[in-house]
Amino acid sequence: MQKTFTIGDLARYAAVPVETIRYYEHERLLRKPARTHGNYRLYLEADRERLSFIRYCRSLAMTLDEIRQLLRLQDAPDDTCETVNVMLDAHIDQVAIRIGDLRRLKRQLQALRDRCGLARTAKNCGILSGLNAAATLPQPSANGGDRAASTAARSKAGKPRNLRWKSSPRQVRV
Amino acid sequence: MQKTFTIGDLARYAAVPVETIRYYEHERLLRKPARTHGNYRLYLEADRERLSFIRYCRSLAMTLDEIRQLLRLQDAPDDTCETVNVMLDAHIDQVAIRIGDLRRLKRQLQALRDRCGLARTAKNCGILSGLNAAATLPQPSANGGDRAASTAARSKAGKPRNLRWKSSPRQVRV
DNA sequence: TGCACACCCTGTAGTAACTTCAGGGTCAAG
DNA sequence: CTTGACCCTGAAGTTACTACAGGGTGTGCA
Repeated sequence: MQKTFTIGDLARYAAVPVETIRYYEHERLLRKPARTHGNYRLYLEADRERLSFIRYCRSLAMTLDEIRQLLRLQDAPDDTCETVNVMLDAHIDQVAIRIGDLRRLKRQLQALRDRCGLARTAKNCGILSGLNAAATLPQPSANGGDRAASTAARSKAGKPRNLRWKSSPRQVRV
Repeated sequence: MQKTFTIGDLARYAAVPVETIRYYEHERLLRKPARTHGNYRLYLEADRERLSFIRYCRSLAMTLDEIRQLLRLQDAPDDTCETVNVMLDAHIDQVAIRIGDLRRLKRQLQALRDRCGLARTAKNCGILSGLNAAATLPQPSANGGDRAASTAARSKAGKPRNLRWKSSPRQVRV
């Protein structure tokens, strides 16, 4: 007699809301489970393992698409695993780039922070005036749009780095 | 005679789509401008400056809420600027935390990558088996939910770090 | 004057990875 | 039977945009 789990069991096991599990089912990361007579989902050990896998990959900041690929490979053990290598390499590169972005950002923020000494009001605020000064430095021409040879400050003002991991394709990628 | 700008002028100046400008107006970061007879938006130099400010703050990965606060302060020059300090400090802390997260993540990914030597198929894939092994290590009890003294691996499997910057309040914050 | 093209408008919907809400059903214990 | 915990589906919201649909405006040229 195989052990079964309700969605609540699974959720507690993986420390996620039940909604997330339903979401993963909707997104086809998890299979549609059997149901009880009362229409409750009935999960097996394999489902539990699969959810753990997904959560761990999420903890590695992989997108659901990436995880889908990995799951597909797991379900096809005789396929080549070159895909995994390529994906992981790209992933590692992205993390490295992002680390660099954040370091530069931190330095910028710290420089800005250091401008605020004894000021008490907004009109004397070194940070606000610093933000204003930086915002006005890059005066691109009205016919802008060409990214060539832009200053770093202008580049930043015009293209905020997307700090959300693996943003949607519409978001600006660095 | 003051110089005026269309939305397209502003968009070119700030190197953003016109949609983003309309979005900022909708989000009350930019004021509703006057209109032409043909219902075109008519912007002034001050609007242009405000947009630059917003974009620069975005480049510093500030949320729109944070930027709203700063803009409110700018519009009230006699208010205290302590808010700015506090906000920037918190922001810097967040960036530092995120850098740490990403460095740990990179190490993890690299360790995982190093497992893949000569394997050619998914069933022999060091990475996949590594992911599986890690996913099954943290076996929390079915009555989980308590975060106390969790292992690092379990913590990661159960609470993926949100790598989106300043995620929505619903997303898990580290 | 008419046409073509670039630009403008509003409203709607989509993106990623969730999360919340509404409204209702099921299950088990007292 | 009641109560409370848990389950269900579908829809909508979060953040910061971005794209699309369908229509209007402005300008230059033939």
